[in-house]
Amino acid sequence: MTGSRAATRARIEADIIRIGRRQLAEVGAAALSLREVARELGMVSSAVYRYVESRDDLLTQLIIAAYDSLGEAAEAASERASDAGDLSRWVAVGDAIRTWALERPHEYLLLYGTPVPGYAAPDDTVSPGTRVSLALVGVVHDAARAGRLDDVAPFVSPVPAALAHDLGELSRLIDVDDDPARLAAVLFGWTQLFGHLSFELTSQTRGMVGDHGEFFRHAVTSSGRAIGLR
Amino acid sequence: MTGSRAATRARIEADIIRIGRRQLAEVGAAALSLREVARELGMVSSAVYRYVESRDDLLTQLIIAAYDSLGEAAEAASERASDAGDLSRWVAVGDAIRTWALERPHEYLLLYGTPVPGYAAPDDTVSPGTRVSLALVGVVHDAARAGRLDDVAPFVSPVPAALAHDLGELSRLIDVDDDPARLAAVLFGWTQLFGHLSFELTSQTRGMVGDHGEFFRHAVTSSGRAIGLR
DNA sequence: TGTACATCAGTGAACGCGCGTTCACTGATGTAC
DNA sequence: TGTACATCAGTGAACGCGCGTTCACTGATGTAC
Repeated sequence: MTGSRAATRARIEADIIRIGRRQLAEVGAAALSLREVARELGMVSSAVYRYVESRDDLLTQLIIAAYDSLGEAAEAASERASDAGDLSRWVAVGDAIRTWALERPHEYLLLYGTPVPGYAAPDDTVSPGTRVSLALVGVVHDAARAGRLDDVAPFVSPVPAALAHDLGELSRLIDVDDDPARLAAVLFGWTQLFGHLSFELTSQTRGMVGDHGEFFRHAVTSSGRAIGLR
Repeated sequence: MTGSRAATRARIEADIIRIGRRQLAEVGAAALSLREVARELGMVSSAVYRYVESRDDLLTQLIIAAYDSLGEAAEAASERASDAGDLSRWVAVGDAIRTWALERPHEYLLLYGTPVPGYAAPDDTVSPGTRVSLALVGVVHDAARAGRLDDVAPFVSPVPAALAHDLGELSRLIDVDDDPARLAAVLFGWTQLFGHLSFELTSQTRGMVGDHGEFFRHAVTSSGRAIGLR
């Protein structure tokens, strides 16, 4: 009476992810426990092995789910702000990332923090991870295609030759502008954004910064300006 | 015949820190184990309680030791480069921080990564943590006092009023220049530096950046220029 | 200089905990004819 | 539509692991007189 076997299975699989995320939120990735998942599912511990291959398998699924959720949040913000100026749009995406992170710090740290001891992320994990970055870069891409970019800030020049060469990958994503200084500025903005978040989430800035939202927004605005967004 | 009681005790206390750091290096903070420390010490597990109050106590000592070691490395680099230009000196300190981090990634992540589950860092931990930051800021401080600062890059302006107000703490450290834009630029450089390192250590940049050293050095150079160092 | 006592270092056994994973099993749900 | 068989979901017991921490103890090192 609980529906067809396939439907029940799908429901339970979704439940497991949901419970896993809740556990992540409460105790963090290192303390994620299959036995606890089973308990919350109302099953005996061995039963969850019908749904999940191992603890590492569950972690992988959770990482993918988290990347997707974050990527979606970023993309949605980008779309919502597609009529605003490029700089506001850049900030909007950054803000969405921050909001997502603050709502689930442990999930953020699962993606961008210390690797979980004894766990090696498989390759399935890489492609969902690029979604956020693509959302950010997409803003620059659109601005470049529309010819709305100001000059890149002079302080990133000159870009050392070896580095300029390395920027090829990113150049394919932005697609229009392949000025190495611009590419470097985008990369800097990107690392700075996540650097800020990691600092905020691990309280490194305690005592130094009062209003983290204001600080973050200003940092992202500044990096956007340096890139040449307006 | 192993020396006076006090000397033996001092030696074993130092051994414990040394073993703890090695364990950190090999398995990370989450897997740090008092029983394993005892084993390597050639003692029975309960014996280490003569030297250490608890696992958390050992973690705290290790954190303090790591902060001190990192702070020392940064200060030494700053001193070594005190005759170079301000910008080179800034980069030298950044490079020293990176070198330290790459040599002991787990220790770096203990300080700047995901908080260890179930462990709350006590206050003894805060003051040694500021040493690195002071070394970095000191470079700007010296340049400011000597009147060798260029204009701060325009892209950080205008600084929102609420944020400008928050920067008071940092202003006391830099001491000479209290232009909010400059303070913001320093703060950005600081978070960007650690953001880069965290990305590098957790392999977030894989595929995107080839030569991380080059990338890092350019990023730090750029942030230094933005601050107005030359 | 020698003795009596106090402090300290290290032992060994134990408590209680939670974990991931395997395995043989029962009973229910689905499928083929 | 009914029956025979195969698949699947969940059970319960068990294995083996390592952990932090406590406690009563023995024997060695230091201290006071």
